[in-house]
Order: sequence, then C-alpha cells, then structure tokens
Amino acid sequence: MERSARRPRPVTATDVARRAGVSQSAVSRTFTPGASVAPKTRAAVLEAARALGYRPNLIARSLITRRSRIIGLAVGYLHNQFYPAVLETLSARLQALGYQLLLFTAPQAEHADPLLEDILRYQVDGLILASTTLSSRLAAECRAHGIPVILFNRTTDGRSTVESVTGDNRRGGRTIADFLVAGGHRRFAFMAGVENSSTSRDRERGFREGLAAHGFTGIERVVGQYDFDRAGAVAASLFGRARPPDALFCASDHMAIAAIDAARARGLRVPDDVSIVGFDDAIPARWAAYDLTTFAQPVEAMVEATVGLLQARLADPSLPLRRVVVPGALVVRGSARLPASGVAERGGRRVWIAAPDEARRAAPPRRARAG
Amino acid sequence: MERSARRPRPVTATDVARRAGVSQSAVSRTFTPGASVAPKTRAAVLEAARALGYRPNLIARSLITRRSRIIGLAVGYLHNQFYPAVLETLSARLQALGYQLLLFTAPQAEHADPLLEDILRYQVDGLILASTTLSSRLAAECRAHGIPVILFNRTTDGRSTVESVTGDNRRGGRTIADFLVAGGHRRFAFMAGVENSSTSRDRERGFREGLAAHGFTGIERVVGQYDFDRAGAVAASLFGRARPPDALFCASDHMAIAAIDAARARGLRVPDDVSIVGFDDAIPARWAAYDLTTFAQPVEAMVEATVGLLQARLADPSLPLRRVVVPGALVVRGSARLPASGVAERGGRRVWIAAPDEARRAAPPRRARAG
DNA sequence: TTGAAAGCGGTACCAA
DNA sequence: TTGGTACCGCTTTCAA
Repeated sequence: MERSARRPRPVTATDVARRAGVSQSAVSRTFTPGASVAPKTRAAVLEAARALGYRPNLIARSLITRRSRIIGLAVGYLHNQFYPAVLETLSARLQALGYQLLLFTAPQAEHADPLLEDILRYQVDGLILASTTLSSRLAAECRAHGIPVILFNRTTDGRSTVESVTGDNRRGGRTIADFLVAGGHRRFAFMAGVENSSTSRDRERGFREGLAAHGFTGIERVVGQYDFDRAGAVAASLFGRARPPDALFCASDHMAIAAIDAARARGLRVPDDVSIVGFDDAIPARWAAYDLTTFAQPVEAMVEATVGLLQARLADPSLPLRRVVVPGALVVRGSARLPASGVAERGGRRVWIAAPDEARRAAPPRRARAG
Repeated sequence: MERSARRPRPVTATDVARRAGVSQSAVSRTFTPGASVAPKTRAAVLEAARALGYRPNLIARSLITRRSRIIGLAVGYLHNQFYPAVLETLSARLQALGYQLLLFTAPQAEHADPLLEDILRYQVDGLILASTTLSSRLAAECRAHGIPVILFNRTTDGRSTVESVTGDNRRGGRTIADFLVAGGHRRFAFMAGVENSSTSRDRERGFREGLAAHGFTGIERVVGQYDFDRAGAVAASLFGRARPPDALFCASDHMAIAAIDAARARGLRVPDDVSIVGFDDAIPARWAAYDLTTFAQPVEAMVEATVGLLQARLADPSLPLRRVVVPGALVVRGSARLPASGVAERGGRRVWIAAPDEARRAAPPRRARAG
C-alpha cells in the first residue's frame, strides 16, 4: 500500500536494438564515443533511439565503468555570500567536463564524516569539501579507494592525505596589518570565525605577525563564528568598551558587514572613527552602503585550481598531494582609512601595494613556510 | 596495502558474504531495512562488513530498484541572495528523507532543456527547477516517465504538466501598491526582472492592479533583469529623469539594493525622497544599511511545500497537478515611507496589514482572472 | 564491423 | 530464515 505506483519502464538499449534490427551491443557502441560502428548501423540506431526517446542510463553505465562522473560537494555554510559564486562557477566548470555535483550540506564546525559515508555510497569519483573537513580516518579511506578529496577554503594541519585550495590567508592577514598600520591605526581588534577553522586561524596568524612586525601586540579578539548575528553582537561589545579599537579586521566579509552595522548603530562613523576590513571580497562587499575594504579571494582562480587538482588526480591517483594557495589582493574601498601611499589601480579596482622593502625590513624572511 | 596506483576494487557484498560465511543474499538482506535475517546472521554480516569497510553500492541498488534517490536540482541564478537559504533548507530536508540533490546550473532566461537531458540520464527520481523552466515537450516526457517536475519560484502559463511552488506574487504586488498609496506616494515605478519570468510578471501584475484600484496608471517601468549592475543602471536612469518616481517597487531584493545604492549616489534620501520596496526578504534585506521593506517569501514554507509535492507525487504519480502559492507578508522596514496606520507587529517583525474592506472597495471585482 | 555472452554489484523471488 | 538464481541496463571481451 505504501508501495509506490509503478513507473513506466524506461526505454532501454535493447528496445532500440530491436527496433533498429541490430544487436544491443551495436546500440551501446553507437553511444560510445570511440567505438567502431558502420555509418549505416549507426544511422539506424540513432533513428530508432530518436523515435523511442532513448536516453542511455548513466547509472547502469557507471556500474560497469566504475566511474559515476559525479563529484560530491559538501558545503559547510552557504550564508557566507562568498559561496553562491563558488557554487555557480564550480558547477559550470565541472559540467563542462562532463561531471555533475552531488550536493550535501554539512556541519561546518565538526567533521562531515557521517554525511560523507552517505556520499561514498553513491560511488562519487571525487569529493570537494567547502568550509568543512573530514576525519583523517575517512580521508585515508578515500585515499585507499582512490577517491580524490579536495578541501576548498580550508586546509588541514600538518601532513595529511587530502589536498586543499585556499586563498592566501596568512599573507592576507599580514597585508591587512601593514595596511592598517600604514593608515595610522593604533588599537587593533580581530574577529575570528569558528575556532577550529584553518582559514580563520591563518588569517589571524598573518594579522598578528604583521602587527608584531610593527611592534603591536595585545590585540583585542572576539569570535563571530562566521555568524551574522553573533558577529554583530560581539562587535557591539567591542565598540562599547572604554577604549574601543580604531581598526577591526574580521575573518569574513559577512562578519565585517555585521560589524559595520554594529558600529554605526553605536554612532561610530566608518571609517572616520573605526576602520573595518573584511576577507573574501564577497559580492556584497562592493555594495555602496558597505563599500568594504577586503582581501579578495579570487573565486575563479580557486575553482580553477580545485578542478585542476581533481582532474590531475582522477587521471593519476598516485600523484603527490598538493596544497594550492591562490594569491589574492587587498581591495581598497571605503570602510578603512587610507594610508598616504601604496594604493594603486590594478585591473579595474584599487588595491594596496605594500612597499616591498619596507615590508621586508619589517618582517625578516623566515623559513620557507611552515606547513 | 602496498601501493594503490590503480583504483582498487571496492569491497562488495560478495566479499562480505565470503568472510561472514553466508550467502551474498544474506548480506543484502542485512542492509535492507525490512528484511528477515536471523540476529546471528545479521551480526556476523555486520562484523564482516565493518572489518572490510563495506559500503553498499547505491548505484547498483538503484539499477534494480529503479529508484536512484537522487533529485535533480536546476538553479537559474544563485546571485539572488534568496537562494543560499533555499539550497540549504532544501538539501537538509531532502537529506533527512534519504534523498540527495544533483545540482545543475541552468540558464534562467531560456529553457533548461539541454541540461535536463543530462540530468535525466542520471535517472533522477524527481526534478526541481528553481527560477528556470523547461519546454512543455520535456515536461510531458518527464510526466510520461513518471518523474515529478516541480518549479520553484516560477510557474507556467495556463494548464501544464508541471507543478509549482511560488510565493504569492500577485497579492504581494497588490499589497505593495496598497502600502505605497497609503504612504502618500504619487509617482510609481516598477523594476522588472527578466521578461519571461512568471514571477516578475505576476508581481508586476499585482502591483498594477493594486495601483489601478486606487486610480493610478501610467507607471514608469524599467527592466533590471535580476542583475545587480543592470538594476543599478536602470535605477539611475529612472532617478535622473525630470520627474523621478517617489516610489519604486523592484521585483527582487537584490535589485532593490542596487536601486538604493543608485538613489543615494544621486543624492536622494531613502525613504525621504524616494521609497524603495523589494521582494523576497532575502538575507541582506535586514542589513541595517539597506533595511529593506519587502514582501517576504517564506523559504521554509516554500521548501516544505516543494518537498511535500515531491513526496506525494513520488508515492502516486497519478495525482492531479497542483500549484502551490505560499502566502507571504509585507515586512515593513525603513526603505519606504510609512503609512499612518496598518503597520503591526507579527511574529517578531513589523508587517503591513491592509484594511480588508477598504481594499475590497477600492478594487471592484473584475472578471475572474485575466488569462 | 558485428552479435553473443559474461559480467558490474546489487535486489527479489523462489524453493528448501 | 536461508541460499540459489534470474535479472536491472549497460560495457566489454571475443569469435565470427
């Protein structure tokens, strides 16, 4: 009774074969790019297929080819306005390569393991995790099965079995520090995302390193958890203190916007009373009412890198793991006071160009790059 | 264990059966919810499965069950900030029911047919089209195959073979007209989305009906195409005219935000010089810098309706087609001048309550519904 | 170039 | 409750 009504049997290759008067194998070959079929046979098959409305069953195909041409995508949280662009670009690029995205929404704070178990049952050819991670156990298992796993906008600590594509979080943080110091700010604050996020952590680290190089320590710190309301609340508390910061760097644009609202609500002018800088260059960053100065994560380039990693690994699973860091730039708009110099026009937008030797003097060269 | 250059053969039910000393059928039954398996057998199977890292192959299963438990989702454009919430809610609800979303980005202006052909090869159990449509030919074909098709935030003209879930676009437009008239506005303008979108068309129709009922005709009209830059440009042109409108209704929040930026750029104050109203109640609508008065489309309810339609139709494909219109409410914020009365607090937000009899008096019954 | 036949990894029906 | 077996729709040998 709760047995669902039967669906009409779809047209199969056998049906087409019968109608075209050929074998089912011939039908299969006709729909297989490189196969050898006589033009005449081929024509007959195509004609019959058209007449019957035949569509090859990709599920059946992937059972035998062992490739589903499906990529699993787990997304941590979509509220960050950075993601619509990512999803769109990623989906389009993958579609062009003949892959489809199976979408999952995952918790961003913890591991996405339980969900991934489900995804894996679908025999996905690869896995992209955006703003979420997986346990090293599961990562190892994917690796053992030859399923590429790529973290997008996240990375893992130390050596691990997954690849990643991130913006240049650390340098971004450092650049923002240089920029704010050059702008004459003195009292700095940082708003973190979720605590276990490598992205937030690296941005903070770069920021602190940059400030330290200029002799600033003792930065105020609040946690916005990448959540708009929470970000607004902690920003308000920050601005309500006896000596509020004159510069606030938020680990995402989304939180920076909340912070701007909070500042204005307290009668503070942005950037006259307080400079607020974000990270991502999400779509709303350029909306005039916020006009956010922010470190841009180039979506196109990040997606390109992700797809590249995926393709390479699909072709040769034994490739060494890579972690791609896509360079970005500090896009200068109106939410932070401008330094006297260093702002330049690049590709239709204003960016901050740190004076190289001053930067080098301030931050002596360290070893290559800690993992 | 050694080197896994090629993709290692995944663990199959047969492997598990061998290890557990039972038949492959027993393994299958163990992983089939309602099947009859002796506790002892079951335990042995589970143990072997755990040891081997067995995961049932859903692709294989769906080949025989003829149900993929995959729902195809084609999205027209994600830039509208209304969609992140939709995607998240939809994905979560469907996941809870054991369905997954296969994501496709489709052109919003034309039919999504070519893409849908691809989707259908994946044997999806259902299809949700958000802000895009399909040809009636393909719709009929889906229907013939028993594949439910549900339009989300779009509908079709006349009788058709697809179901739809929309907000109450027509009433929304009418309500906004009432609201603006009550607020004392005199020169009205409307910004359309893309021309062939039922959503934009219905909103406009309601708006015009509402205004006409109050004796206003000759509304200025521009087309923003749901595109931010374009919306900003046409809004600017509108505000640059000799007698600019004192009230502008934009068919989406996204465009309304662009319009607010454009108004302010010309030195117009919102709402003192011009009232701007949107549609959707997308996330940024409540951001303080825009504080948009907008007709809310209840995402949760719309998703709920969509999932409901899907489930019902999956269970019984012969059900009559329905078009669900989910009621909304005009959320009153600060981007439009307030009428003297009619604003009330409902569920934590301020909404506009049109006086019913006045509305009825103002709008005399016309012929049933214009085609 | 072609068709027959053996799977791919499961499910479902059957008799035992 | 169990195992044997016939498929699901397609790809891929292999001989002809």
